[in-house]
Amino acid sequence: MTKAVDFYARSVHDVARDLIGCVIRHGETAGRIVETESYHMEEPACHAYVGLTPRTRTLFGPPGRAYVYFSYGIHSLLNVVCEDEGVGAAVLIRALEPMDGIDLMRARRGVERPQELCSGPGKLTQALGIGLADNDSSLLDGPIEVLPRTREPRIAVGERVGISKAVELPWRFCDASSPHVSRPWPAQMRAAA
DNA sequence: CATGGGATTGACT
DNA sequence: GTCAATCCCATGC
Repeated sequence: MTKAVDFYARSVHDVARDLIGCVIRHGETAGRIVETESYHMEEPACHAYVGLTPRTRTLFGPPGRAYVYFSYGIHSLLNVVCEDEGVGAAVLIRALEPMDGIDLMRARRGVERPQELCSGPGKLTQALGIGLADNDSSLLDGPIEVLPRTREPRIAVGERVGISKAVELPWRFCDASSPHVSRPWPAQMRAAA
């Protein structure tokens, strides 16, 4: 059963934590969420920080929809819109553990190892075939489905990755026991620079 | 209309 | 660890 809108109409941080362990399905492909980050309009790393623009229209829209945007000219990144309409907040899906359609994922990604299929926000959209066409689509009855978790994961919390502003906020959530995260955990705390 | 930066990835030193 | 690819979009003239 797909989640109800009430699940998304809450604090974006609570949703980010509760999405760990849930399953994302798109067509033949599906994976278990093992890594998320939360973003909110009140902090500068969030796209909604600049206010309502054509790009951020989806972020300010009703909860329970997909916000997909194009980054670095190459990658589509998948977010889940949260909180009330008029509030710009979303959860970035950063990594999945592949479950269904793994051969199709391999064909789309051009790699074989399961750990390399969905271990990054740009990788998982490629593996699942999600693109800009899915922006603003409903997660309740649209092409992308979110299914409840089947067991309680052990969750680790840390600082977000790959941003230059508000880097100190502990808004990254991971399945602490999964080998499918986008970067080593918790060794990620060590500065890469 | 021109410009600059970015919630990344993968190839290379 | 360093760096380029590549394009959407926000901003400024």
